[in-house]
Amino acid sequence: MPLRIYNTLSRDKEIFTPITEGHVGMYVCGPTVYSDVHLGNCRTFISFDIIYRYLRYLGYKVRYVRNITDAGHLEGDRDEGDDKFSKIARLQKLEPMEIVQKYTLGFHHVMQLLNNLPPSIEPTATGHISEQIEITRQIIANGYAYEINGTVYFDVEKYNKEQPYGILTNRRMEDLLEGTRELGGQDEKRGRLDFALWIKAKPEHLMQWPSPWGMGFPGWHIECSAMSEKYLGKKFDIHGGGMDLAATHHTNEIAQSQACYHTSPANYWMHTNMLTVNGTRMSKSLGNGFLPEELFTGNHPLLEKAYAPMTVRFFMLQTHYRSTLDFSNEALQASEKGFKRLWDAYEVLKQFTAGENKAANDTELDSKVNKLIGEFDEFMNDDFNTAKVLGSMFELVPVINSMKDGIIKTDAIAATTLALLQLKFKAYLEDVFGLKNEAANNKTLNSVMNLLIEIRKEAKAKRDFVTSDMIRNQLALAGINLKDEKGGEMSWEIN
RNA sequence: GGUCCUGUAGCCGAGUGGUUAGGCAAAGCUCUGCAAAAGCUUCUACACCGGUUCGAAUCCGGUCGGGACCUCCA
Repeated sequence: MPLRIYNTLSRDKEIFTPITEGHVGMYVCGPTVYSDVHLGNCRTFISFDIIYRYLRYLGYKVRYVRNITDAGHLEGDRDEGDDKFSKIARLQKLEPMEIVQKYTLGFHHVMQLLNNLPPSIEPTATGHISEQIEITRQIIANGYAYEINGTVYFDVEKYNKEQPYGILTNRRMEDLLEGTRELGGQDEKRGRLDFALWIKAKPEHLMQWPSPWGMGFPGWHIECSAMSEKYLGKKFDIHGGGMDLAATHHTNEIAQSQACYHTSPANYWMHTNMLTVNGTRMSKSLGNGFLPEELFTGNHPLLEKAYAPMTVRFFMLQTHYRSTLDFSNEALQASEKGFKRLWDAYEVLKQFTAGENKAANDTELDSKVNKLIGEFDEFMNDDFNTAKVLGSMFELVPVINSMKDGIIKTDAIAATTLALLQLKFKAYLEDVFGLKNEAANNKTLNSVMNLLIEIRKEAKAKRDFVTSDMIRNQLALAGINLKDEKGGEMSWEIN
């Protein structure tokens, strides 16, 4: 079964065919770095990280471009006034680029904690001013934009006469106009839906650049058009972002590309759904956002405890990327335990070595295992259904654990099946899902634990349960869980 | 108002018309010096009302509830 991707443009799953065989160009709208990223932002980047990883797993060479917006993002819907960076910089008496630096570093740190791979290219808006000026100039030359008093607007109504402006989210022009306010006396743009490509800066404005239209700064949507074209070309494979970006930001990107290059920028538009709290979207403006830091430390009034980055990642994997995901303590605790169970089984699986017997002694079990393994790729090919893959993985957990305890012999399945099981678990858990074991792997601690285990084994052999229980109880107080395995072995883990 | 999404067992959540998804929680059993893990078993749900069909959680229509977008947001 080939890879199929849900395309927002067609509102249907489509077979994925890259423009250049073996290569994928993917552009994802990154964060605006004027404040800390919250968990909802992280969800989108985790979703696309897994998409990126899976495309690589399939053998594609992927150029993954994710921008940093560090200029030009306006407050509110008025195409005038400050951008967010200038506003916060003035408030905090900082250089705008200090704000940008601070939150860019913070963003990268969080991405690393969540084990997201860095994109191939991470371009910034301020680093591509001349490209944005050039594309704006070209749109004017093509007749789809006009300049008034140093500000350049995109002429939406003119564009819509030639091609449907609301094509991405299936909206008609009349409906869009209905939801917009009347132009007031202070407005200089011609149409209610027109948006700024370039904005004239006031003299006191902290971030401004020279342009053919005077000193100013770029509009929000133009950066993505300029940067995606520069690094991926006029037409590339996948353009992604959060669902909230579809109606305005991505709609405008399509219009800009069409107006400038006479082509829609991407073949597949992918949108990830929102993270909610008590059923309402987590957002910066509502102030109901959790910061990753608060989650990892448990320092938040709504959190009962701290949750590890991998718990959060696993939590998100259990839901399909196009479904809303509701954030709650119960759900996170369930994920924490589920992840541990799955990862423990994986650790066990890694220890197995195939027996002498190459053929399966239990053909029924062997075919069941093979079927479940085969489902991993099958489910991922169906629009990246990570939740279903995890379902299949969990069905394999009892098989693995039974092998460990000798309830099932390892040669019940063929040597090739066992090898495949080990290979696919590693490929999926580590490479595709990007999960990892967070327990400290400390050599000193390992030595000490081995010593304690030896002492406890001797005590148990002598039926000196006072000593053996003391070791286990004291370790428990120190946060270490010591477990007796079948056959007299012992294992331990940090809680 | 417009464009969409959505309503699934105690909780989370996947579901391509016919086969118990899965996780967490709960209960029982097995293993065990005792624990903890682990294994086995149990809990079989699809908002409501119609329709199509041999058969609907799934398709169609309606009703009610929830949410998103249309204004800065991943």
